[in-house]
Amino acid sequence: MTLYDTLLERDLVAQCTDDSIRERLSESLSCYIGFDPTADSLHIGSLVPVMGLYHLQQAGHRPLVLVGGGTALIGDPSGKTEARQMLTREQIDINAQAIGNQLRPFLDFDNEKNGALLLNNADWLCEMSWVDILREAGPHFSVNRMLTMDSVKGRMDSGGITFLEFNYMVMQAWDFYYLNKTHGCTLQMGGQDQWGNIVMGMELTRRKSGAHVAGLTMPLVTKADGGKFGKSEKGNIWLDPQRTPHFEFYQFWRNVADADVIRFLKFFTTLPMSDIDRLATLEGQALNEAKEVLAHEVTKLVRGEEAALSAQADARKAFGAKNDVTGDNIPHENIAGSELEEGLGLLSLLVRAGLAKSNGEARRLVQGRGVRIHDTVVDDPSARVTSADINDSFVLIRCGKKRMYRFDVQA
RNA sequence: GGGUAGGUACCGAAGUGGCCAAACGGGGCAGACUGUAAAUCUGCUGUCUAUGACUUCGGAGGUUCGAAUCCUCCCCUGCCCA
Repeated sequence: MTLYDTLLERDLVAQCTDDSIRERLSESLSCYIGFDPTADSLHIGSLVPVMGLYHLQQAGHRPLVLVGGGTALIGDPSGKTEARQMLTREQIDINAQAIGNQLRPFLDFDNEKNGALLLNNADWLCEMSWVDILREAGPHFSVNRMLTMDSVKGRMDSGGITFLEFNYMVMQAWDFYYLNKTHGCTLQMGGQDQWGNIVMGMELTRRKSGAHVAGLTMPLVTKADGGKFGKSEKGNIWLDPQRTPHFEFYQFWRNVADADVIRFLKFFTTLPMSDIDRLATLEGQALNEAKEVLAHEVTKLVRGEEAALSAQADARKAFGAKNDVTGDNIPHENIAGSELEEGLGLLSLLVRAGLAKSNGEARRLVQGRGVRIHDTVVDDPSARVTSADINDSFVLIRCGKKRMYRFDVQA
């Protein structure tokens, strides 16, 4: 079974430039996927390409992980309605490093035969001169053609595109050409929004080197209800545990919509298809089992088995019949017993716990009957939390059904 | 460079001297219903020492008892022309 078949059965193929991709993939090759170092961590929006790298290596190909330290200086306009804020060279270098490290659990970098390589396009893009680029790459790009690209058109319709960003695709095309020349890379994969950039790279490579390289895109992850994928009430879900704690990460997957579970199992886990097919027969309430499997598998893959098991155990306790919220994964902090002697305002405690961003928001939440201390609704904004609220040596504040914060009282 | 249309809260978009912390829609959060689901319905959605005060409508000044709304200058964007 080729990589293509693996991707196909997991619905990970959006588009492919090459009808004979199967033949191409029957032999070992080098393939690159690029990641934008616009932050010091990837978020789960990038997880599809990451899985692409994983499957690539599993199928015996060599993954070239390209961190776009050079291209990030420009900013990819694909799929965006406005320009990104410009980042400094230093920040991008730091980010590139961090992202490279983040991919280590997914890939083997030490294997002689098809070990992954971590590359940064700043190494070759940044030293090219303006005139070099114009003469080397310029003649192969038709502006007319470029103007028809979705990434450009999209921006034309929403406020315009600057010359800076207009050049982005030239740089990415150059990467493909460069990697083909230096690493024998013959395939580029990426998200569906990268189609245009990939095609440009193929054409540049063919025109400059005569090599016939190929491209394959993976689907953009959508949610069944049309909402943005990868956001929680707190914002992006990150791969970095510093940014998104294990428990929150686990819960994100545990709470996906019914209509999304099976698709996500295919996308984001390494479970064999036979297991997924079995889970796909579940219906209604029974689908919760599939969600648990999804949450456990993805958390295990990204955060490690220990984190996955512990998050799962605490989630089961907290949301199960036992209603036991003492798990270490439940967001919590210590609070001195003396603080509660005098009593603390409920509103400020909500803010302190991060359950509300401001006193005003906390107030509205309380007035809207969304806040509970332990299991009792409190709708008085002037309420105070005192020693009397301590139960089993902690005070639990709940906000809605799923958000909670535990204050462990220290004697 | 010239002309022209604009810049309003997370986003889209009304408002064009007081009734404006600013309609409406989306998004988000919460409630009901549920299965830690979806759909649906309801409420909330600037900040605070909170029946009041303060900051907000691109920026800086000005007119006025009173400005998102009028005037001046500046910055930014779209479109058209050169």
